[in-house]
Amino acid sequence: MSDVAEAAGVSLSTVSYVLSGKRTISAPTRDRVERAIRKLGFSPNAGARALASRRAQTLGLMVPFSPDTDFGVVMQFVGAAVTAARAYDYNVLLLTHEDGSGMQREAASGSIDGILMMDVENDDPRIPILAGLSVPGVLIGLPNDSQGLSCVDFDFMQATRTAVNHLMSLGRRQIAFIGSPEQALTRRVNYAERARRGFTDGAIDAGVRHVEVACDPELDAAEAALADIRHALPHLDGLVVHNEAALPFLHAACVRAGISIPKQLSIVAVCPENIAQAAAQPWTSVSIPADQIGRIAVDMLMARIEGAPLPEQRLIGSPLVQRATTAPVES
Amino acid sequence: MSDVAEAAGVSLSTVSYVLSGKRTISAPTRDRVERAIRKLGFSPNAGARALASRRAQTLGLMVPFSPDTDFGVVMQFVGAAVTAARAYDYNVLLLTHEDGSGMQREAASGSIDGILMMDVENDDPRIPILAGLSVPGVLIGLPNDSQGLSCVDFDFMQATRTAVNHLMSLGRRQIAFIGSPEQALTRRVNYAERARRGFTDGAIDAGVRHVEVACDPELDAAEAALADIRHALPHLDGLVVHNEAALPFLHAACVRAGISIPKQLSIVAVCPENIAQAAAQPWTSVSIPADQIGRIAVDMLMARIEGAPLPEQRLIGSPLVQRATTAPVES
DNA sequence: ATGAATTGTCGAAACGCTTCGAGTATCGTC
DNA sequence: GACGATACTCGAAGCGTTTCGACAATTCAT
Repeated sequence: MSDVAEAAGVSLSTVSYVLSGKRTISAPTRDRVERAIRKLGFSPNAGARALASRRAQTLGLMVPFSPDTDFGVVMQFVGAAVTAARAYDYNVLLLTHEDGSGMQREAASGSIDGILMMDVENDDPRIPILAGLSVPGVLIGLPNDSQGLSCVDFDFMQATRTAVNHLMSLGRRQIAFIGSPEQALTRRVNYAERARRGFTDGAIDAGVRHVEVACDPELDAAEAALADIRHALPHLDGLVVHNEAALPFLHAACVRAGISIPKQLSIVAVCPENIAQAAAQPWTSVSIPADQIGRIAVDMLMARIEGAPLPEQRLIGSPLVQRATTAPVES
Repeated sequence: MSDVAEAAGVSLSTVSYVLSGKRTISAPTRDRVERAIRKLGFSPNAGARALASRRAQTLGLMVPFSPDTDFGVVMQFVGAAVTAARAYDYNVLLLTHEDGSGMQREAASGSIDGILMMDVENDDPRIPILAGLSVPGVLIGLPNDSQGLSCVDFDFMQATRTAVNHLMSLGRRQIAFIGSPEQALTRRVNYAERARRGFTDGAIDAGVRHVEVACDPELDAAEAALADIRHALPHLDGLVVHNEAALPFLHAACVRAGISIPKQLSIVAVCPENIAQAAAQPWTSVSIPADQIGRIAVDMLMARIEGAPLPEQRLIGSPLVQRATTAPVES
């Protein structure tokens, strides 16, 4: 940097101010400095900058590694977060130690200025740890108690409610909800629960007959679920499915039961967009806007890093996209 | 750190040497220092350390984001790499800018001490950039010209050859290879090509009739491929499939053609382990040992960071695991 | 017992940047 | 033409480590 200063005929601090823009620099001076920077191929040393400014310009990102994770969605979040962070001139450091020791160490050593935590569970043990850290944190997910941390999540309730409204507008009047498998239900109740609530409330408001069941991702389970539902609702004509793993099996079960989709039975899926699109019969769906959520999470984190005193909490909705699995009732 | 020094009654440098172990410190002194560190909850500042030592203790990791990526496998690599890096006391920074500007910037600023590049293509434009950087790089993949960079990759040739040998040992004598879809072939030829070579060489060495075809991940394509093969080999009894996306369709095609697996036709898949296991009829397979490859990649990178002058090149083999899709010929 | 080698500790000089207070022009205003 | 503002720029004091040379205290071989 002193080479740059010399080449431009200015002092070290002037170069620094050109770089950071924290004080006004006259156009000609700035010009000379920038020219010198380019000419010498100068690039500021991150360590020195972190030391002097007490900012690492780096965000920590805790990514989930449990086997029941949908890594496609996770990677969407990750990509969005990295891109958003770059817009603030921040880097992203991978944090994986599920016990939280990683984030404690990195926060204490000043390697990171804030933490993004994905895949937050209902009573996630990492939350109190994150809340007690010296750096701010943002949760992707909506736990019982966010302990003063900002949160973003997909608005599952809005999603299923939108799905119900769509079915209503198509003239469907006996609808069912197929939710997450048990494992997810126990691990992060409110996630699945909010989806179920959206469905139930929507159906009640619409005044139609409805029923809810769970379903494991197997053909047998799908057939059993379908049978249960048709027993309760003999004229079943609409389905909202919030269970991406079971989706192909449900489709197969319907085909084998001789149910025509979308004519006889219209189905709305709540699932990642790529899954909805990739199916042989693409699903009408409400999909998780992972990139938007990732971007907002970074925005929230940056706000707190830059001093925002209060945590925010946002639920991100998503529009329904009609594809091949829903159609109006034929009269 | 000076607080620690004072509390332990030693100098700053002594504390530093206790931390780094770069000079011998007597047991009692080390003990006092360590006690003081714990008591004060001291944790060294990463920025200052990076500045003074010219080591960021951080690895850059370029992860692929193209839509045809198998993120499950990618995440396995990532997890393995992060764990391996931690064993060296290194962190992992996410690099995503496909154009390479990210790695150039981070390398120049000293934020990272080395780079791990995943999903390397045959003539990857990022290779010359990486090779020209001031920090070492390791490729996961085997390009045409590695330009002095270390490489690790899965030994596709060994994999398909092992598959052939397995089929031979079961008494199979008319075997076929179903390879990657066209898109992958054009993008990173040698990857798919090596798999094909392993099959062909194995079959020739065994002196059996064999044939190779490509296959898109669709039911129609699978049925067509199967028909082609049976036309060429009327007594087809063994199949090696290196095309995870087409796997379920091939299975369906066989079932619909009335071919019994594994009795009439035995199939070995070369695919990620979770896919092989998750199938209704679990595939006998040779699977990519992603975590081992990730670990080795980090080992290689660390070797070069610590001064190893020559690049290495390693292909990692993997054992065949017999599951439900292969069985001996019945006499 | 004596010089050489070894062991354990210290002091001080970097490392390359940020930032604060202060200084010098330049400007508009009455 | 003097006065306070305003616009730029500079010097210097950190930021919290690492690391090198020096020094004192032991240990070892002779």
